[in-house]
Amino acid sequence: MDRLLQSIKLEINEKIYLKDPQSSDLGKKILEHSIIMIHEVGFEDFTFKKLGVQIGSNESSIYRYFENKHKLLLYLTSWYWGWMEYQLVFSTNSIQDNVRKLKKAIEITTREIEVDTSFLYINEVLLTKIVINEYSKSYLTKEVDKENKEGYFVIYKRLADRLSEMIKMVSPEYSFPTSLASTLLEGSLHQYFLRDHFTSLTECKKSNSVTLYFTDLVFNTLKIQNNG
Amino acid sequence: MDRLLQSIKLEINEKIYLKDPQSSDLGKKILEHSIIMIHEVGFEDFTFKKLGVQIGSNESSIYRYFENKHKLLLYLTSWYWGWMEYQLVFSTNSIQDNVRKLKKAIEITTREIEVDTSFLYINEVLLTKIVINEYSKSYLTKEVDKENKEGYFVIYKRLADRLSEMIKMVSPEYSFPTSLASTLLEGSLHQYFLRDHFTSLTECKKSNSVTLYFTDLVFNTLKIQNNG
DNA sequence: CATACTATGATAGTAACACTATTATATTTG
DNA sequence: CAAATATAATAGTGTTACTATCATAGTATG
Repeated sequence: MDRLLQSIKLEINEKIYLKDPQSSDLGKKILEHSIIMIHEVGFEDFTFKKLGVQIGSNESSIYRYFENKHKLLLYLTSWYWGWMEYQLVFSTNSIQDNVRKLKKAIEITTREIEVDTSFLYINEVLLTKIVINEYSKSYLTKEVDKENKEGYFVIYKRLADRLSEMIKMVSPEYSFPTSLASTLLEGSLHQYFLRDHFTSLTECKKSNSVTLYFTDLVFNTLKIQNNG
Repeated sequence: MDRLLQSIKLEINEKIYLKDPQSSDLGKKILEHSIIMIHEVGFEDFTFKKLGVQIGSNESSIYRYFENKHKLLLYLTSWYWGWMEYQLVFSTNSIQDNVRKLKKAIEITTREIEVDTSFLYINEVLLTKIVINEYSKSYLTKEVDKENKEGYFVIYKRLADRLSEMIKMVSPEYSFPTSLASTLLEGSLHQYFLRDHFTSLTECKKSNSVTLYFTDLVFNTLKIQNNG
């Protein structure tokens, strides 16, 4: 998959940025180092001024790409979900059997990301940690309805919808396919957070246990057999 | 339950506050109006200065009760979870049958709070909305491990543990009782958030549908019958 | 080759925020 | 009545989150 992804540019809603960061060297530097820096100091303490110092560039130049750090977070998380969606479609496309397809989908969306591979200026391991720690903050705001209308969350919603459709294919009679899909996406991030900070609140310790937990959960909820 | 609760004071970890807000008029005013104000403007735009103006008191006086607004949020959410724990214990205590007990527990922790009743200076309806919108922000920080060690999240953890124990009583062989409990608590808040802001991501629309969704989810996951 | 355009950098400035410190005043309690 | 305590008032500091303006370097175009 590595090479294929290198030639693909994920399309992010144009309203999120002022100038496409994937279109210039400075823009790519902003993406690369904002990921490193947000991971390091957390979103609250991250500022454009600090980022400017880090990349040897000016605060005002960064403002030409993103209105504020909230928009930058929206960009990074949109990128993450787009990347996730790509992996989902790529990995499940050829699977005919609906049950095996759903199983694969759960695996893709709940697995641990441990190696940074495909993209030059995006460290997927760190970005995943940012999504675990900061994604909620991108929508738990007073502007969420306005921003949702502007389409800032379309990629995430499309991903949830794809999962929901896969659930429906397996269990057309189940009443809560979309809720289950959103529980899966959100719950998976949460279990990883608990594993790192509240170990007493989860049994997920090993690298594949979040996947095992959710596979069991979904399959039992849909009352279908989980065979290999 | 109304009268019983009026005479009970929920105990919050003393390290969260500088001076017990439940011990004075000003303290109670701070609690009462911070709930109204955080609900109104959101946690990001909420400041002690604005709160001071609202309650006709001085910013510096509020600082004598809480170090900062983060601590105040920890206080309010701890109070919420303590209240939830109280309701859980109160409502399930007398139930002998483990399955019925668990069912009641799910009902208590996932139901919609629609009326403000028991406490004079705490509006439970607004507080619930604050928890839905802001609770994650209290732990998605760089200080979470330090604060967790200080015991700032004990009440929530105790509640999750109680749920986990109830799950174990029903299904001793199930491998993820605590993960399921934390998924229930966190997932329930999330479904309510989706209902209000991302309707396309949930089937939960009516007032009892979150409870129906999670009851079905938990009972199927534990492979037990859900009879009335 | 001149010039026009674009990207970036440098500098300055503002209002609000998140406090801390100090002093004054009002209220309660012994 | 004095002492202790709670609250209010005021001022001040460093940082944040920008906005505005001007300078400069590099590139494209005619």
